[in-house]
Amino acid sequence: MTKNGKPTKRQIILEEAAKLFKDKGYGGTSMRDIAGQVGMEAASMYNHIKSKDEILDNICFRISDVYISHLQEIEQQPLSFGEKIRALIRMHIQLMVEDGPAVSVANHDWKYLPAARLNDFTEARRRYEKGFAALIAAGIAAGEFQPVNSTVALFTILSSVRWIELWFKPGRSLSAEELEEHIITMLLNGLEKK
Amino acid sequence: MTKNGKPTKRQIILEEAAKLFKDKGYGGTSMRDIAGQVGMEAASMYNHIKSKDEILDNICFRISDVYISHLQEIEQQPLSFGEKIRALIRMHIQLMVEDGPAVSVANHDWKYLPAARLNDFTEARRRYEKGFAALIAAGIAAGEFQPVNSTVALFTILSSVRWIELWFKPGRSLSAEELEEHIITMLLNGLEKK
DNA sequence: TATTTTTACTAACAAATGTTAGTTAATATC
DNA sequence: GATATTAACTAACATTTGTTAGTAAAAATA
Repeated sequence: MTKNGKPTKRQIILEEAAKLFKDKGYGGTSMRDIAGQVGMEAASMYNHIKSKDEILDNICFRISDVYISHLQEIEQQPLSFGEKIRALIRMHIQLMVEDGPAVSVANHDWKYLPAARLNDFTEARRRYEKGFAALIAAGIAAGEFQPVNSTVALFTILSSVRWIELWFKPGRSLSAEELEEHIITMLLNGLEKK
Repeated sequence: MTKNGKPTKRQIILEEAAKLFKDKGYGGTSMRDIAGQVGMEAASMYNHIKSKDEILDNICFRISDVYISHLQEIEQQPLSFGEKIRALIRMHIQLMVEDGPAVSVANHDWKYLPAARLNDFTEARRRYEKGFAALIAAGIAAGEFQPVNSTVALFTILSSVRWIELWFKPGRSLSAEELEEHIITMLLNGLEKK
């Protein structure tokens, strides 16, 4: 069924929905908008998906699962704390390049998840942030990092990588790899000469 | 009329709208939602505002005007480039603390501006970013900053300060002034020891 | 005090929303 | 080839949307 390369109608719907949610927001995108992009009537989509909520749910949790599993992987690798932070930054950028619209939706439209699932999502995010912050704190304790405020450091890094999607267009004078390099330099070395 | 301290009904509407737009998005907020918060019927608000679009327009451009006028002010002051960047970062954080919901709306919901005004807004933003980037480039040329990619540096700084509103709650173990200090340290000195 | 303006209300509108029902053609299974 | 399932369609639904019309009370102005 899903063994050949051709994507399911369901997958196409989820993909087109992500693009539209990114551009026009969850509330600003109608089921008829999505259907138009997929090439069928709005009602027909209900043969493949349960509801508009379910589309959002699927996009958000697919992305948060990726974040969390990558974090756990990196935590267990025998790397310096600097290298672990670098790996996480690279992961964010790569995911953004490969799966931009979905990442964007998970960052912006998660708040429109139905109340029951909203808790699960914010919990997942809190867990990710906690793990990330712990790596920073450990790096400070190990004397690898400057004694910055680890919460501020965490959100400075996360903000910088999360919203690359708002301004970065790959292949326009800057490749994804170059972006990785430059952003890591900026965040780990700082702007000013010393 | 507007000389005494009491805010106009119009101002109350704009303020409550900004809070709701921040929490539920522009499309997710109905005129009846706003009216409920203000304490009148939706139809009554049309004595004070022209349309829902006009509310968004007002919020977005009030904020972009502040950004631009502050940038122009700072550009003309006799400061080092490091000090100018510091002043801009402080300005972003202060505006966010004083006018959080409006800043949030200007950052997220500007894309729902009617097409005619959308151009003006993105143009204003482009102008601001260009001016900011020029300060970074000048700082590099003057040997004050490391030879980073100035576009990446610009958006790293802007992302870091723009989305503070997503995680920062003043008075919770960190004051606005401490936040300013820490974020400036992080962005200008970097995370790693050298 | 008389009159004009402001501000609130209720009622209603046309359009758009997510979704269901019922149906029919295409595809897979026996 | 007969039968069952999948996937598309049209039509319609109840709500919700932003907004206008008409009206009455309150406030400002003369």
